[in-house]
Amino acid sequence: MLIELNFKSGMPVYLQVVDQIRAAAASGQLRPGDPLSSIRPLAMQLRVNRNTIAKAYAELETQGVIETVAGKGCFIKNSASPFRKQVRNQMLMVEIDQAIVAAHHLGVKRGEFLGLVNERLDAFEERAAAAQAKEI
Amino acid sequence: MLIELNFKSGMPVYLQVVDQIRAAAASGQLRPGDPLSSIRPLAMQLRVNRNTIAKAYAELETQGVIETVAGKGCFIKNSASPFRKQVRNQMLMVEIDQAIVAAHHLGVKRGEFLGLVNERLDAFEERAAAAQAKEI
Amino acid sequence: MLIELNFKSGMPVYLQVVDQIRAAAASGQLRPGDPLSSIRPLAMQLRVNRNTIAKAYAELETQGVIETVAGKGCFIKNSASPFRKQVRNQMLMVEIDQAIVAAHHLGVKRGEFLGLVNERLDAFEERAAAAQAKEI
Amino acid sequence: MLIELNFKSGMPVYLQVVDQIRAAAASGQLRPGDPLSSIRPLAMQLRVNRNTIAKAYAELETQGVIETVAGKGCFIKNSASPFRKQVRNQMLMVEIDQAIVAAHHLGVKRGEFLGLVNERLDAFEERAAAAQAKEI
DNA sequence: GTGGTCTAGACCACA
DNA sequence: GTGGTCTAGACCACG
Repeated sequence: MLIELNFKSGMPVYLQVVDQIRAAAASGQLRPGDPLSSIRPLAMQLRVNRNTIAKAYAELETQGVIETVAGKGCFIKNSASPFRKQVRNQMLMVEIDQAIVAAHHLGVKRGEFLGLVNERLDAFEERAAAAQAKEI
Repeated sequence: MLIELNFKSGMPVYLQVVDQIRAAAASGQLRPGDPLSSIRPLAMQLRVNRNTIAKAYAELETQGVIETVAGKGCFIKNSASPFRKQVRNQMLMVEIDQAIVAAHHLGVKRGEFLGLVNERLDAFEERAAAAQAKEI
Repeated sequence: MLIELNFKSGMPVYLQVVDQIRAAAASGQLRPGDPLSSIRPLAMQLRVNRNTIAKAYAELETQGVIETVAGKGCFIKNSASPFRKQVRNQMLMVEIDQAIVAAHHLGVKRGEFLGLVNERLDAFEERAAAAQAKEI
Repeated sequence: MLIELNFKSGMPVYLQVVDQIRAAAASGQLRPGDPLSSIRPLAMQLRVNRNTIAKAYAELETQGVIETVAGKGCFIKNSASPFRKQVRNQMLMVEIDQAIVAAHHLGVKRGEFLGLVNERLDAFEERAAAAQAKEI
């Protein structure tokens, strides 16, 4: 489970964690029964206070996305309704549009923008691979 | 200029205003010289405090999106980003990364993601062209 | 860090704070990484509202002079102006013009003015060197 | 009498006018009995509301710097104490130091800075000459 | 403890 | 009427 935070967006960190885990669960990226990283290692990895992760997990539990078993950890619950492809794309398009608007304001043209997107995809995949290697 | 607020998202209200006006300016829905709603009426309409809108407009001014003239009002500026290319790309990468992370958690693969990006670029350019056509 | 306010000058208090901290950072009196006084104590010491200092610090952050970490504090940044050369010169010209206008009204001629500018540059560089020496 | 305004400094425009006229009077640039520009032309020249100039002149009168003769205009009063050279230079140094600090933050080096100063002096002298030509 | 956001309301500068 | 500044005080996010 790879989570990335943006400390400057104004969006609370714990909500960013909630959103990303919920999205992963809803899209089938995480399946019912899958264990989540425990609080302390995740907090260390994200360089965030433990309370922040605890709050995110608490929020996810009240939302019914995960379930915590004392002494064992947190697990994905049976998700009622994974997103349909159309819904997923709509959520994604919101994010993409924001990047496009920023590019326009910064005077970045389509070609340069697409170059940057590919560059960031490469960087992301590298990070993801590194994270997975560490887990194994 | 229609603005919609989501008071439950955790995203600061003033940033929601900033984003929506930036998007409108980027797409050509608002054009250089166009006046923005005045602070007080907009605050009343959105049922937020006057200072919240003032903060949003101040932020837009420092970003170089609008120009405010005390006693007269706020106007869309000729967009020319005052930042260096390096800084510009850094700002943009933050936005792009957010979209990539969302794609990852939604289980959208690289190819599909790039397809969506191109689709949204097309849509954006179409909206911008339509707005320009209206001007003529 | 000693800050002095003049409540009668008509210059906004938050801008006075900005100027004085900028000057301290520029002269080396405050060095990259140095923490600034926290908002609340500084506000109490200067007998102004907390929001006034917060606004000053926010302005300093957008100018790239300091960096604020929520929950930890504000710190002097490695100064690297994020602006384009053209914009930079424009900002600087405003400051220079103010000095020139003052010289004009005080009846100071070009030669004498340039002499003073060089004198102040020497003095500034000396202060900066002294501050750096202290560091070692 | 050449006056230059900075609409972005945060300092009230009418106070900028007051300061510049007071400096000119105190330095001997304007002598007792000299007439000031009347309100309307000055307001037009500075692209400012007439009320703003009227307020500046009123302030100058209460400060005892000028005297208004109904139907005739405003004139410099006998100034009690023109600034001594040392005092004058001190006032000027404050302005110069501000420009130097700004240059430092913007990463402008001494040579480039001095070049800009000379450039602005040229520009100023040109404006001053043009203004004088118009008056004649 | 830190900084950030928002509200409510006052006063100022300017057109 | 416009936007700008400041105050006072509340609550939130985070360490």
